[in-house]
Amino acid sequence: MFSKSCEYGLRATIFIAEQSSSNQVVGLKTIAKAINSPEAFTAKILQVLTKNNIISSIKGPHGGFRIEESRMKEIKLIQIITILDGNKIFYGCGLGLDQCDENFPCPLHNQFVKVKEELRMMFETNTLQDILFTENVKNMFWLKR
Amino acid sequence: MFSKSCEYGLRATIFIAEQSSSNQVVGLKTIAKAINSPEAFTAKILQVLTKNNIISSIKGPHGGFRIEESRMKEIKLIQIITILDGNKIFYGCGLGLDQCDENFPCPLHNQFVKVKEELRMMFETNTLQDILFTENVKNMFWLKR
DNA sequence: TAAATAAAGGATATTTAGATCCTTTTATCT
DNA sequence: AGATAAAAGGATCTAAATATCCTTTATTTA
Ligand code: FES
Ligand code: FES
Repeated sequence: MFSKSCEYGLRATIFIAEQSSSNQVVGLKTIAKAINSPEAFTAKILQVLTKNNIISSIKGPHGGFRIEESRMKEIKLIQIITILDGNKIFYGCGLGLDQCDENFPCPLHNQFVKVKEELRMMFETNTLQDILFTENVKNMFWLKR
Repeated sequence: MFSKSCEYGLRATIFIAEQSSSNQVVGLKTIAKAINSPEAFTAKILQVLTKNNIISSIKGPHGGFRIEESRMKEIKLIQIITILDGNKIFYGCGLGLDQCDENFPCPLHNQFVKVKEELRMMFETNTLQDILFTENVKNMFWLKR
């Protein structure tokens, strides 16, 4: 469904959000351990998310990554997906035709449109805030304490 | 959504089905042109589909590929997808957790399960027969005649 | 039986995604 | 100011997906 970059990006962002909600700045090493991802690769993804203003980074001792409390309810998951994977999954033809075109639809177009739209809405409606309020956020993380 | 292999495989199979429905055996070159795919790569995919008994191949002059009339209503699109891409897209965790587990769900599990199931049903219910009966099968193919 | 045709199969090449390593920059603390 | 910590950035490296090429096998037709 999504690329590894996108999976890591989503998991990392949710983890940073979770830590930020208790005012914790969290470092790369901790993040990579928590979401079970390769450290250096995760660093690259976090750089992209930082440049795209999803998370903010702090250099130097006690530095790390965080998300402003005020951003939590603004950031939708679809933004992260679009940044890391583009929007082919939401708007591209499922059978790989160059254009997903209402006027030149593939045999499955109508069915594809329906499920792709449902998928899109799912990420359009969920903000980081929403995710943090779900029961099972913590299921995602490997937190050895 | 799907790999290139899978996209080509689906398009090729539908094209072969369409041609077979008028008793035409169709060759690799024609297929690749019709579905706008690289010829040699398409050959590999057709080999796999042949071995998996989705299509049948005929060697030698006037050879090519075809699908038995009787198979048309038996073959579901999900079979082709599963052969070429596996079933990760239907059963894997959308956030990339190792297990998509009811007892250890990610925050989006319930929403993911719903749309993944809808997607699965879409390919589970559509047979080649069904696709051939749709209005816009021919939209898919580059048929210069 | 020989020539021609078309898929099967094997080997190799290219591109992209995924991952790692090392140096540089920025900030903090002593 | 110097030492240390952490992210940023650049350069590779590896593996997988995508794609091509060439030889072999099966079949048909002349
Ligand atoms: S044209 Fe294929 S999904 Fe729209
Ligand atoms: S656990 Fe993530 S989709 Fe089921």
